[in-house]
Amino acid sequence: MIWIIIYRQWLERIPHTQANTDSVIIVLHKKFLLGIIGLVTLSKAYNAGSHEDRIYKEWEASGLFTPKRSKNKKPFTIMMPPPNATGTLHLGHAVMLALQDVMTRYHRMKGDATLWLPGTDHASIATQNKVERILAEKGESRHSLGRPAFLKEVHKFVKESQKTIKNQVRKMGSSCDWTRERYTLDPELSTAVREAFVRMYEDGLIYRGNRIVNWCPRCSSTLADDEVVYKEERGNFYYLKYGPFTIGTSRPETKFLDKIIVVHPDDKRYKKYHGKTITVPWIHGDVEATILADKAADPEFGTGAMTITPAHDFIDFEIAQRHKLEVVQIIDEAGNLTEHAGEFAGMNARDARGKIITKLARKGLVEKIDEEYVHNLSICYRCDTPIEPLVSRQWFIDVDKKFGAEKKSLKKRAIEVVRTKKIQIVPERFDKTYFHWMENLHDWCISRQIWFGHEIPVWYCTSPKKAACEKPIVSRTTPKSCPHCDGKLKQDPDTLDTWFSSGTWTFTTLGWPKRSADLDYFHPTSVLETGYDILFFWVARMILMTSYLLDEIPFKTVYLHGLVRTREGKKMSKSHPETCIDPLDMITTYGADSLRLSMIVGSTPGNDLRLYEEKIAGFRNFVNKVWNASRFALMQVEEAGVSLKKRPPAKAKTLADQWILTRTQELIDEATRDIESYSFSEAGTKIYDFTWNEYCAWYLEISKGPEQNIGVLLYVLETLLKLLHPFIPYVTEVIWKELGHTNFLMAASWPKVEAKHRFKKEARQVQEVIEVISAVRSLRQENNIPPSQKITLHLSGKGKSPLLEAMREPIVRMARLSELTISTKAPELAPVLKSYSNGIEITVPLKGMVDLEAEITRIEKELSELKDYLNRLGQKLSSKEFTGRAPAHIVEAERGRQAEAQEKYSKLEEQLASLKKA
RNA sequence: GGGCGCUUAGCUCAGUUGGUUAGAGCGACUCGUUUACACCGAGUAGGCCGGGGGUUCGAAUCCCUCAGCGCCCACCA
Repeated sequence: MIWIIIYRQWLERIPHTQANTDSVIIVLHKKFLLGIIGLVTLSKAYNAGSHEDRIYKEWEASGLFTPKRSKNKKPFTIMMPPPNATGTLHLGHAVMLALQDVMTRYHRMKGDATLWLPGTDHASIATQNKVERILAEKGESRHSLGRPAFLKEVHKFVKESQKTIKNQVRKMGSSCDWTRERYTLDPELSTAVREAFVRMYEDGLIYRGNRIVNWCPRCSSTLADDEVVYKEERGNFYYLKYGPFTIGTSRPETKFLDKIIVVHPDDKRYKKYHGKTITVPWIHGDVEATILADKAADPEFGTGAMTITPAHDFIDFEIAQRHKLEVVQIIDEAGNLTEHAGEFAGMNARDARGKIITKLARKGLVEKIDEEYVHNLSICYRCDTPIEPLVSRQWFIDVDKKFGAEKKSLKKRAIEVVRTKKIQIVPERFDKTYFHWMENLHDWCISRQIWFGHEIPVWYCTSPKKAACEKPIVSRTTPKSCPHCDGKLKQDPDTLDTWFSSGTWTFTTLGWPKRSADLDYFHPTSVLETGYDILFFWVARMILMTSYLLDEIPFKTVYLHGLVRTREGKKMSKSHPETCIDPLDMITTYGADSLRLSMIVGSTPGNDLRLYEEKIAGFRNFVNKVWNASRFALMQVEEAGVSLKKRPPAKAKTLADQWILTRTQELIDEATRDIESYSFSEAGTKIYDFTWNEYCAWYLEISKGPEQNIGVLLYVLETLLKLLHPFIPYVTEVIWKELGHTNFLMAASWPKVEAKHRFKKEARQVQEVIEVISAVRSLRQENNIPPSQKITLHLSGKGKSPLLEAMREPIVRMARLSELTISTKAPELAPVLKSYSNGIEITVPLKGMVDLEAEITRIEKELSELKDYLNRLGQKLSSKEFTGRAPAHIVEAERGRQAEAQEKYSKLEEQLASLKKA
């Protein structure tokens, strides 16, 4: 019953239904039935949710994500920055996956042996912290469980997280090779990491030393320099009397044993004290203090004199090293004061500060307290706990030690590969940041007092009997007993910095240290795509590690994307969930394709990108547009009775065909070049514009006329699907199947420009006609002529008649005309509406339906704008400097513009005069 | 303190080596059911391209300078 009503309504909408011969009815029945079939198979709006998971499964099952190594193909490799195996996918991941998938799919279609290797990172501190927090909720801690049981908990947690993350990576449509998936703690990678450590130790690049390190009392671990972040803090600054000196400090609790006063060698005030020893009253009684001259003291700061605490300050530690001074620990690993603090021993150092000051004040040693002192407090980037610098025995990588045939340090090599452009950073300006960081790099502390991670392959003899037993045993395999005395061994309890293992990610994932076929073929990798925030953490470390272990670069190009921000420009942070957009929610609502496009179009490398729901919705609309354009094309195919299996060739029959074919070639050319130069946003925008405006708004509309060309229609559509596929893989793949293909679009080859489809002159001509139709539409709207009212139109222009005649049908239809006359000269009619475009005069006879006043105002405005333009052009062209110095083609082009504007101006003037008469 | 970036339409942003009267999406306004799409179509308004100076025949684009915003690094004993 419903169908009959729909059928009736539909029948009424068809023009000429009054022709009720049987044959017409039969044709109409057929059309209606085809329509229903169309509705059943292809819904009116694209529903991403009902296709994406199925398509992904098909891709994955097809094996197309796995590249085949071949001598005839170029390898293209991207190693996915492994997401931490701790949480869920966030927008940062989504950006990276979108960009990497664009590159991967593009290169795969281009015919390269394309490998995108996925994986997860164990992220030692981050993961351990997370599990500790979960345990704390149950009243447990890692210490209450003990190391083996705790690690078991962590591994259980990681397994679950990995499952989640991996499914979310799939949701984004990532075409990565799951058969090669890796985890930084895989047994193979652990072996590789061990190998790396041993080699570097044997070559003297890794050493163990007592050095001052950043210590997080909460994590009970060291932190690398760049794992420390700073927070501005307002606190007290104390001026303390120290014999004849006044010294300033913000941390009196470290000063118990201070007995070295440092002054600048050139500071005249203190010259007389250099090298002298004096007795000064101090916290626990008198102290013998020595005055030392060192440039580290700034005469301008405070009183110009300072005491030093080598064990708890980086600068002080360096001074102590220079002058071979004693280093005594005042604060322990828990952040508490040691026995040197006397009655304060055992107290938390920071908590004791007030009490210590009280004692000093009682002794009359506090000169004054500045309460408005603002300084940067260093805190742990993982848990925000204030850092205690302290001296401890750790493992380091020596970045200055020269090695290899070239006798160059790690630092030097890492700088060179970027300076000589062996590694290209996109955008280039990050070179500078990189150099600055690298040049100031200190030895890298790689040991962490964390349980979860790669264990350090070092053992110590527990009961040393000979001198040789004191030496640590560094070994690829686990030794059974001390090689010197046969005594029992204990493994170093520490683990390696997470970045030590991820620094080897590009090659350990390919089988290193084995010389695997994969390693030979896919390394160095092509592109490393990641956020600029981990340029130092990770990118720099990879360059260091690879240059030593492989004597190679890890990748040829580094593409850095920005941070995802809210519409207001704020960081999306987990602590403010209301500012966060969950990528999975967006995928559910708008589809992965829309989310991907919203992160690629309008974003440029190295710059942050603001994301908000309306933006994603906008791209969902585009995805739907592509869907409907395809539906329309399919309807045309069916109506034309063409079989998809035996489709006609893309051969131009009309000017419009020639135009769209030419424009398609131009698009292929430009989009390809944009992708090659990492301008993904540009490429995406161009394809988007072409699809929506040129293909849908003009070519498809023209195709609704009698002169359809199914061959061209399909060729352009399929070319667009290919160009769009790296950006919006799902919808394009679904449509590809609907177009009767049995293979996958993801395996189709990237379009190439074909000379036979280029018709430059004709393309330009059609462009003129398009502009004429637009001009007519403008005239109509401005004069409130409704679309339902068809109008009479005259078009005239020298030499334009053949073109206009050739396109008469689309002009009549798309400008909604009742009659069109074409001539070389405009008819003498008044009053009329007029417009000009590309030397074509557009005349609409008035039939008393136009607001003359409004039209006069409009023309006057246009004339005045035109006059300004002509003045500027005139000035330019009359200037000898311009005509003499500018390239000839530029001058020519300007002359052409002048002539055209001049003609338009005089025609409009005539028109104005005639309107005023009427 | 050192370095980097941003400032373009009401909002979010493009603008590749200097060369049409500076573009897009969203939003606003006016029209509108025509063989796909209202997640649509047609049209309109809206910009001293942060300020000033310079180089050049020509600057949103290159140089200098100032201002506002943001980021990174170093760090004040």
